[in-house]
Amino acid sequence: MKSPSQPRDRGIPEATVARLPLYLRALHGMAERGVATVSSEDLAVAAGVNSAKLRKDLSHLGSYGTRGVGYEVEYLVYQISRELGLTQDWAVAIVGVGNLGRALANYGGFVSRGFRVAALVDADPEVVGDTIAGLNVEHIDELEAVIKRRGVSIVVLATPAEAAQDVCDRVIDAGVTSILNFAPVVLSVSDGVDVRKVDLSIELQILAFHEQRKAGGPLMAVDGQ
Amino acid sequence: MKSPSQPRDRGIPEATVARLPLYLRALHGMAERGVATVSSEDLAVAAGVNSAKLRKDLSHLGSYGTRGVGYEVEYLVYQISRELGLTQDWAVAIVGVGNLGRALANYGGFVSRGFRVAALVDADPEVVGDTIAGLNVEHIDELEAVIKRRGVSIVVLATPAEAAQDVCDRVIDAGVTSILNFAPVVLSVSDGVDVRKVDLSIELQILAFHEQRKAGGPLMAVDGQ
DNA sequence: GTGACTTTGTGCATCGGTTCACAAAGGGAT
DNA sequence: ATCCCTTTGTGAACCGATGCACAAAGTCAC
Repeated sequence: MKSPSQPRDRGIPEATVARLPLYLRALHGMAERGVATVSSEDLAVAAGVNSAKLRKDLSHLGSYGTRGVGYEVEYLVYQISRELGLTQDWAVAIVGVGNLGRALANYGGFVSRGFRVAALVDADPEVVGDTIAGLNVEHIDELEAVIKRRGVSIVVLATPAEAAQDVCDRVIDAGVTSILNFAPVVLSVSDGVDVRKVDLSIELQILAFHEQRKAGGPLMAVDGQ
Repeated sequence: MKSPSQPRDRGIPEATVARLPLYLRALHGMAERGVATVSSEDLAVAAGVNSAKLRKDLSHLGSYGTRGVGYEVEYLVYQISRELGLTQDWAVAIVGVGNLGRALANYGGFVSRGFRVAALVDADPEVVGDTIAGLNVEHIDELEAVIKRRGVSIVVLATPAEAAQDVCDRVIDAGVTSILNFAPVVLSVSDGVDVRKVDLSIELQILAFHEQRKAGGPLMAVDGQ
């Protein structure tokens, strides 16, 4: 039998998790502008979602609002940050320091809160030893050692497609269970490993699909909409 | 009379559209390896999805398989390409030629099929006039003119967050209705404009959430209430 | 041609997520 | 304290997507 009195439902829907960062960003902006409290309606507009959805999302974290008033910005920032695990520091390694990897290393935005680029790794001897964004690029042979030495728990894969699965296997062997994959391949991983994929090509193709349809489609099928 | 291969239902589910590029990539790989036909099961494995889902997805395009045999690779490549609008050439403009914009301009992968980087635009006088990936960087003042001159129909936004909404408004005014946004802001656009968002920071935060949970985070927090 | 075998295409149950709509809860004014 | 007004938190209907399971449709061997 399980205890029925667990106050917080730890099973937060995936769709909600994906929106929390959005709310967090909007809240940060409000905090900077000195806003003290915000209604679900206003926050929803800022985050580009429906207010009922926002309230339901937040209700999964707990009851942090005040009826008739709204949510206290600072408090909500803290609660969401905590829920997302941003109150601790995450060491991120970027593997593959080509155009994209370099851009990611230099991209200040994503390091801002909670995340820290702790290592750069590449296979190309031309690049190994270079300093990029203040970090020494290390050789792929050192991959496992670097991961352990720096306490890396999240790996960003920015390698060519061919190398991605191999690097993926190795970082998982080294204990990493969170991977952000920019390589255009479907990674196969064991259970318990989270992979998120960012694929520019796919995004463009989805846009093209809709664009084509707007332009009249392959058949010039004109349907009411 | 029969009209077998005409996809009757032009309303292809969004979830299906998002997977078609995945199938297409797997099929291209197979075509290169000389595979002539493929079963839904094999293709599903290659694309990392369930085979029933794959069949249902493909059935939205029409009845392009042969029972007892599978799908002809070349034919399916063509049909999916056509559906996605990849049989035509899309001119893409990248606005914002910082680290990321530069990486995108040089990233061969996404130009491969159907897409062509037709223009680079930036506001920084230091960058304007430079040649990147064989293209001249043009000034943001020329934005509308460039879009029209080059027939740009898809814009990639790689500007700082502050500039994104402004550029977005301008490209929409210039007739663009498909935008791929890398800036960490929620763009507000009128109906009929498609915006897709790629946000590194959000992806990392989602990973951190799950990582924290794996690490045993759920239990200890006992707050009063 | 016939029968055995393979694989598609889809009906159906199910599930997760979204949206509506409203009772409950709180603040502020008088 | 009481009433009114605002806003939350959530029950319930709804909607799209998923996955099972199987009949229909085809191939292949003989």
